[in-house]
Amino acid sequence: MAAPRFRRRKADRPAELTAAAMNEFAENGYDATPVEAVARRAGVSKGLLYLYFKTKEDLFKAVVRSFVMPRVERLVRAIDDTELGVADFLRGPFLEVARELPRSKARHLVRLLIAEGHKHPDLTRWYWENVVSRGLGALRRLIARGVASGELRPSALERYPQLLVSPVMLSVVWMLVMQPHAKLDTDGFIEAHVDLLLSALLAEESP
Amino acid sequence: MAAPRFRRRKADRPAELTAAAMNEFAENGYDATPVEAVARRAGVSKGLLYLYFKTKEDLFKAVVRSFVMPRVERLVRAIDDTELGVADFLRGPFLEVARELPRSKARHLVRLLIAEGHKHPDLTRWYWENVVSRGLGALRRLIARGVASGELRPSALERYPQLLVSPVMLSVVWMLVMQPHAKLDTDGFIEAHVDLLLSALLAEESP
DNA sequence: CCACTTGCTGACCGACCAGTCATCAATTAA
DNA sequence: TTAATTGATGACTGGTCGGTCAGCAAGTGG
Repeated sequence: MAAPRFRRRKADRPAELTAAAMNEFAENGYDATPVEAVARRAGVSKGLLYLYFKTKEDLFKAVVRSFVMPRVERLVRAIDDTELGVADFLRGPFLEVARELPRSKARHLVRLLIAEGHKHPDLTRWYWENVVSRGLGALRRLIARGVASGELRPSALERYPQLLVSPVMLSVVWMLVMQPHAKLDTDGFIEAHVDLLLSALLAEESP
Repeated sequence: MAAPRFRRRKADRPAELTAAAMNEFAENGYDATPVEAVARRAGVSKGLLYLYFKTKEDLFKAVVRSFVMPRVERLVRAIDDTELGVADFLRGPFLEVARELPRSKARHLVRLLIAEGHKHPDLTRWYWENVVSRGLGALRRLIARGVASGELRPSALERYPQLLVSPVMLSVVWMLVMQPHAKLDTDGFIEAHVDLLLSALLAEESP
């Protein structure tokens, strides 16, 4: 009967703690979140958290890694495995992901990286190597394929795949900062950007 | 002779303090900067700072206002007073400002707004009304002029003047987060974006 | 049922910091 | 020269928080 005051669950704790931390950090930011709040949210004491993570910074890194990693995998694979032409892929699956990001909880991670990144160089380096670099690399391959097949004309897009991503970045920042005061239809905005880009870059419109 | 231990300089203090705060906040962020560090940098005591600013947040707001206001004025006037056609303005003065921002100290203000904005709704509201809204408004007028004169064809750019700004946003964030690990030629990137946009939107290339 | 291991707790410590205030000294007016 | 004013100081307070650790109790093996 007497419910035990706690239960040993060594295996699940780390994931529970990073999940709790993700939520807490997203709501209040890194500095402003006491470690104890994370522990409380995970239904656990502060001391326990320090059994699984050496420092608060350590926890932060684990949050980023665990949240971001699977999403990147999926995206890169989607780009490399697609059977679609470039235009169809951009207007289809790419647009879908691009439109979802500014709404998703992940946008708060972007805030954290911008806000705290410069204090954690090894974290941003990891982020560069595992997220940005791989994502841009996949986009670059997609574009190269389009140029090789004659679907796209050669252009600066080959050098700057960021051209595809910049409206997503702006949308994320807009949602984080301006949204309470001024709405932006990020869906329409991002789609308009892709359309304009394609209209400048499609080699030939077939009738 | 004996140099006095301090001098009364009521008039200059606020500007000196906001300047010192701008630098300190840019280097370390808002939360991580003790008020005393700002005072020390301005060569005064902490107590004095509290004679001119009621709270630390108050100081923060003053920093943003004093730093941003004059620059917005200049930009909006440049757009509204130009004699140039849209394409020439975008490839000329606009490009110049757009390329400078990611390098300038102002990029750190962007970080502060992203990092701390959600905790200071009245500040972001002020920023919307005095910076973003006015800047986008001026761009919108520029575009409308171009469409009216037949230089540009009608397009989503009229609805989303943000299309012109998004690569600047991405460049700023890149400089803040990724620059130590991976260089981006933000000049070339932003110019490429403007070129692509114009090549999609110029009504007719005259020979 | 007992002894042993170990996941877990929560009180505690030291450091830091926003904001206050009693006091001082540069300046100004009398 | 002196008195009144006020710009400026810096020690202090109350509170917060990251990180520690001595001990407790849930599980485990005999």
